[in-house]
Amino acid sequence: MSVLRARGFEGSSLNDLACAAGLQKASLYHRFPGGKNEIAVTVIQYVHSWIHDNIYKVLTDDTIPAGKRLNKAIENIRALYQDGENSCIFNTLALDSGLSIVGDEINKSMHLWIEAFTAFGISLGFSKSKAISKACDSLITIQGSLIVSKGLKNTEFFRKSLATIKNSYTGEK
Amino acid sequence: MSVLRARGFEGSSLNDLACAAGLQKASLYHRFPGGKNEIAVTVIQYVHSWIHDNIYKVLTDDTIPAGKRLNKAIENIRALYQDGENSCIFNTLALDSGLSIVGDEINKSMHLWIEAFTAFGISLGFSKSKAISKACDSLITIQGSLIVSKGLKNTEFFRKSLATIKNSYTGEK
DNA sequence: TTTATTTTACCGAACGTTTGGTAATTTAAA
DNA sequence: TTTAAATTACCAAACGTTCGGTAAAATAAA
Repeated sequence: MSVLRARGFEGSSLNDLACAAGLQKASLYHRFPGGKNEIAVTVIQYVHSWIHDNIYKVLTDDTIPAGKRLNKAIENIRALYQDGENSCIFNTLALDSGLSIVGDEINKSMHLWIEAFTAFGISLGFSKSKAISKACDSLITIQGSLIVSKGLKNTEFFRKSLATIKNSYTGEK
Repeated sequence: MSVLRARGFEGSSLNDLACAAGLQKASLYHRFPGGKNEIAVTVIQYVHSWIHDNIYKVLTDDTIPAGKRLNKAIENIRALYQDGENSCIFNTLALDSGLSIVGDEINKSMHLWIEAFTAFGISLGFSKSKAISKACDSLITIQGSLIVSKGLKNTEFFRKSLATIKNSYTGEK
């Protein structure tokens, strides 16, 4: 996952992937007979499950007060992207050349993200359309700030965007 | 440029690039002796000049009323990204594998974008810090919405973000 | 409990293909 | 006739993938 996220699909050679796994590249075909494609699909399916466990479940767990839920989800997101140092794998795998392979999985994962924040917004009392809009904005802001953080080599943009998202739910006028 | 933007640096083969140029791949070395690297650098230097002509100059041209300037810049941005169908080349070339080659150019181009919108905000009467903040937000929103538009296969996100940017300058409370 | 069999995990070497890049040659322009 | 531009032909290296095979572990049979 770290290799694919940093280098993209075409930029990740099997040697890179094998090296990161501590194996020879031929050994990857034991667990992934489908080769590089299967590795990429597996990785972003893992991301989907990560979002389910660390964002969706957290934001919709009504045994915990809303503020704590949001804080927890935000901290998980911060950890996922290592405070803005990491790229988003949705992005690095979404080039036209690799999109046909993992496009559907990316679609599902983004939907799940939006679903999670929408449900949270509704539980806070926002209208459905307002909740959806805020949820989309959260995804857009994260993605955009990661790119700008990388381009300008300054993770402040990412960290600020986390604060903006939090504030959009807690500090509303 | 269209090839690199769509497929990224590693995903663009010299055959792809030559084909798009209507030449044999060896012919590319006549104009670009530095090979693929030089092509990539040239392309994003072109983007830098595009931003200078179509965003910076437009937004800072004080012979034209501010509202028209903003509309013109927004329309140029819409055209650049083909209403959200195109990826941003800052993004597709910014993978770790290609970053060392074009990282500096991307940095400069992003700065120019922010500089343009900051100058525009100041000319509208915003404080410098507020103007900078708005300028950064415009870049983040564009980048983020392009990714979400592609991931969810729906350009509405991009088009809506253009409206949001416009509104953040004209429709402020 | 020992022996035989199968399965799992992994590796080195090689496969055919594509890669970015070079040299020599032909075509077009000045 | 010289210079510029594009092409054909080619190369070493790297690519993703496959292959034959080994060592260790798990399972079944004796």
